[in-house]
Amino acid sequence: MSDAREHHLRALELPVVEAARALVGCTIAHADSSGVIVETEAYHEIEPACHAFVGITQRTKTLFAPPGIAYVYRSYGIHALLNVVVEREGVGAAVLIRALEPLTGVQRMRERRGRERLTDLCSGPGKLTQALAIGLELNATPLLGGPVALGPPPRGREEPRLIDGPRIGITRAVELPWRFCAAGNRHVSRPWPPGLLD
DNA sequence: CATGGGATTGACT
DNA sequence: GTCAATCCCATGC
Repeated sequence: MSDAREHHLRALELPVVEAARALVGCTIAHADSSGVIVETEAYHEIEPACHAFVGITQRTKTLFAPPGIAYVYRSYGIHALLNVVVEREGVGAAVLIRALEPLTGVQRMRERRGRERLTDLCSGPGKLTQALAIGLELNATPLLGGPVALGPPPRGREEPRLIDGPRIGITRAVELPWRFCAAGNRHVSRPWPPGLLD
């Protein structure tokens, strides 16, 4: 069977872990810059690492929105982190975008980041929001037809092979292998040592 | 109303 | 390797 809809649209209809896998390779664009998603993590209300675990509050209500909404929140009082809300309205689930491979508007990213090296621009969830000028004001905005644009993989780009592993920086539900990286990509937040890949 | 704890990063030893 | 910055929000008194 086939599905003519674009890859990112199908990803938004999947359960959160599958969505996290499917979103690797898709693109995110904002403020004249864009990049290819190379690292994601899945979060779901059934597990305590997810903000939605506590239920609907002022902070978490965005997580319970319909698929395709941006959940942007402040981390460590400093950084804005971008998530893609998925699963049906009323279910708290989202995919954290942890790293991008810079695609367009790279010079603007350099200016916003104050760094030159390509691998310093979007290789972390706080870095990529700074590079793309994504702030808390974009929380709850749509990722289709909104200011932040989720798009399909660039034409002709090979589908990435995925590496999974435990999520980064959490203290609860650490056993779930819900982090997904494009294998061998140098723009992930924590590059693996040489030789670890086959 | 006070408190504690981060889905991180960058600077420093 | 260690560690501070910094602020929003959930929780508890």
